Amino acid sequence: MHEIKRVTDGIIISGIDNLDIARSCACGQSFRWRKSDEGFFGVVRGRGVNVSQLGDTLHIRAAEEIDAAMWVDYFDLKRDYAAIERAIGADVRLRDCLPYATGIRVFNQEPFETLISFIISANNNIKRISGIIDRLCMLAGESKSNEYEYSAFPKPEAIANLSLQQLEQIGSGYRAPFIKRSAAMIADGYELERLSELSLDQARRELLKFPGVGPKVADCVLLFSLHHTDAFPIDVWMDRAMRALFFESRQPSKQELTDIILQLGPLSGIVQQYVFHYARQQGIGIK
DNA sequence: ACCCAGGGTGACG
DNA sequence: CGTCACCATGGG
Repeated sequence: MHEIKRVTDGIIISGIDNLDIARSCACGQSFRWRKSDEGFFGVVRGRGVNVSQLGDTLHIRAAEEIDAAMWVDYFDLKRDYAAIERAIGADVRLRDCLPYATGIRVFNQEPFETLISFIISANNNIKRISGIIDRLCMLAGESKSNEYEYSAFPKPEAIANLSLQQLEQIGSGYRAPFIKRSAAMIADGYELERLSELSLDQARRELLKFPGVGPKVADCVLLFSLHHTDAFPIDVWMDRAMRALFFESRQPSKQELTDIILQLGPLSGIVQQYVFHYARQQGIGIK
């Protein structure tokens, strides 16, 4: 189990098993971590921090007060990833993923930010998604400074109050009305957090009510921000990977796919992140 | 010029 | 219920 120490410029968490912070920040689950001089800089719940790793030790550094429990939760440090990786290694269909993905952790992100971010992600690529979100934060987020200058992710009202033209200007394209309308639903009082208490299917049906949210985006929001560790997002990379790993390169039926995911168990979503990263690193099935 | 990217919507069967 | 053209944008 990890240990937390407070130091003058932040906190140091030591004794962490199976963590590769660089891989976790860059694997496409979050779009707000940037390489810094030493480690990564990111903004979480309006707080900008620099995170660096040395062996089993994580140094979270920022000038302001740091909420240690929040970061333990964000980096999912209480979960036994060693056990998850053992299970992946024991599955002949999955074990090839490990060398490419070991050390990944699924971050527990803020629901509203995750919702808007993955609406933007539709039919888009990670680099461009990050740019759009950066500009969205600059445009409508509260600007802050500690030893860095940065902007928080905007509040729902702030995004709902942007014009479609402003949203298009930051490069969101045809997704602009989806972003605005979904933000307005949250601003009107919809409580996303409530969905973490519903069953996976119920929570999914709720998320599908948001414009710009289909099955894939819904599963991303559920997995990355609402503790539904059995949500299993399938994008073009996962589609290729699932065919290659489980179906001898043929296209499975929906039922066959559902059966496999169910077979992967209650942490299937975390396994998904390993497979996703493997697929992207490996360039699996690219013509 | 064409294809692709952490896909969704609306129309049509 | 399933299929499919269409959707902005930028990089390869």
